[in-house]
Amino acid sequence: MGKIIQKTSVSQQVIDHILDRIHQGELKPGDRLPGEREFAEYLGISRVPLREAISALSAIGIVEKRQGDGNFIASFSPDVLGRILHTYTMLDHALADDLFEARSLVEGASARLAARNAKPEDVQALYEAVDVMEQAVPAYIRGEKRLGDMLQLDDLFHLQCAAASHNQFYIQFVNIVHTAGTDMGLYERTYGRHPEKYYDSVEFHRQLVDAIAAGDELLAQDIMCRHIDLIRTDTEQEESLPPEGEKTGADTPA
Amino acid sequence: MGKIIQKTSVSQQVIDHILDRIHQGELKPGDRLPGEREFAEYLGISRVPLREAISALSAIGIVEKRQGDGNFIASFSPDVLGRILHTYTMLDHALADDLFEARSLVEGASARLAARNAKPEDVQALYEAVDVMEQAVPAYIRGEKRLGDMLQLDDLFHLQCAAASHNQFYIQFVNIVHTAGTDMGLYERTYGRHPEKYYDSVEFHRQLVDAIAAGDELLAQDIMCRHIDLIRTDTEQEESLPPEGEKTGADTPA
DNA sequence: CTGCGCTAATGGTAATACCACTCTACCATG
DNA sequence: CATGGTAGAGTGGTATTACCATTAGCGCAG
Repeated sequence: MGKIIQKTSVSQQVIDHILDRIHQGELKPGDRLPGEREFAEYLGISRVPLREAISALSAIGIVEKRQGDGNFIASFSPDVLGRILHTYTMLDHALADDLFEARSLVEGASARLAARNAKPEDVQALYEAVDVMEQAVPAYIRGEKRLGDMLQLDDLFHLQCAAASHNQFYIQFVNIVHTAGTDMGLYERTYGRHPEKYYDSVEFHRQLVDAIAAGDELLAQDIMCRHIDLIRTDTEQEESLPPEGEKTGADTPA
Repeated sequence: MGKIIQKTSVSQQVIDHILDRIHQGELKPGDRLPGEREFAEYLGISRVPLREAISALSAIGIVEKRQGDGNFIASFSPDVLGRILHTYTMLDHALADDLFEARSLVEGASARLAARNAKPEDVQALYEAVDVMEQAVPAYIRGEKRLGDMLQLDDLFHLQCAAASHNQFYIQFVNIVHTAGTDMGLYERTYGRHPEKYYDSVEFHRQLVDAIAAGDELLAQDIMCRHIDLIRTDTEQEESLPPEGEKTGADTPA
């Protein structure tokens, strides 16, 4: 028997087993796993380690648990990576400076690559994203839109820009830095107090898409970097100021 | 009231609870969690969801389980991120091209930033890493070293280079691309068949550290990018060839 | 002082029962 | 016939209990 000591726990074996089946192509996103009772019996184990394995896979976004329905192979939602990394950055005292540096680098490169690899439908989607945001800005200033909505629209544009690069790693990285930045609450103060700054953002976005559509790699990279640097400057300026009386919303404290 | 219906499961609440305590600084790496029985009783729940929560946190590298000893807050080992990403790349059919593109970008930038931020002790550590590897190459060619050892030494250098940038995100990203690349087995074939290529690597490394020590940002970036591009070229060349008869190492079957 | 072995604490599994949710199909109602 | 409510079955979620496997630590014999 080859089994040397082999102290792999059952739950870990189940994890490996499922991952293997995914790698082998036997399990694809959207597929449903057998019911826990049935699955446990099939594997010759109890429900506990099986559920622990599923819980672990769920934590890394591989499996989606739906009570009353079943367990399913998740269709890749890279948010989890950002969240995990965010947790780590909390432990490692990552600074906002680090984040902006990384954003400038990663997004600048993704913009450059997008200019090289973007397909017509990518460009069209980007223009639409810009239009949507452009129309949303006045509504936001009039108070018809929430700050969260605006941040989401901005995120969407940057993520679509990364998607246009067609590089899986860039897409991941952009997602990570965005999730981390949002979780840190970096952008709320700036854009919460100075909604008009969104006009600048939209202008940057449009010029960026123009550069991407034209295939001008260096220009696209340059615009993106200047865009992010501006956000950095604004944010740092806000950070250095004393906090406003209250939050951005509409509260009337006693 | 934003709360729709939304009832979070107990295990998820436990996960959030532990993460919160980490964010609050109540739990630090190395700290020991209470025994599962005691902890469950304290939280007013059973062991099952508690263990599921711990299993999930273990999957993302936050908690380390040690049978017979206890559960501990793990001291950040970013391998998990790379592994998770690797699993995703399997699902998304990420190409090796994407990886090298990302490596060139991320590591080039980290080299550049290292040239800006490296402290004397960083430079010294880098030179030492180069020396160690330089001495290891002849030993490897003589068969006194394993391929795995060499790959590890190479990894070590690149990670230390990232560490010299003093940007947590770069450190993470470099770690991710390296782990993913290693897991894909990209480098084994090239350096397994052509050990002499390590001489080139060492030369690149030394020039790179010189540039970092001199604070020449652009030169450092340029060297790193050329270094990685060379690896890419060699690897792609190998990939296009038919696989060799047997494994790379030194085995004498039967 | 050294080393063996016991013991207690801890994580790991198993088995069972029951709760909570979701979907579906059936049935009563208009 | 169309509609809407309802009961059932299936599924994940939790609780409880008991026991196995491994580890750390301590005491005892050498």
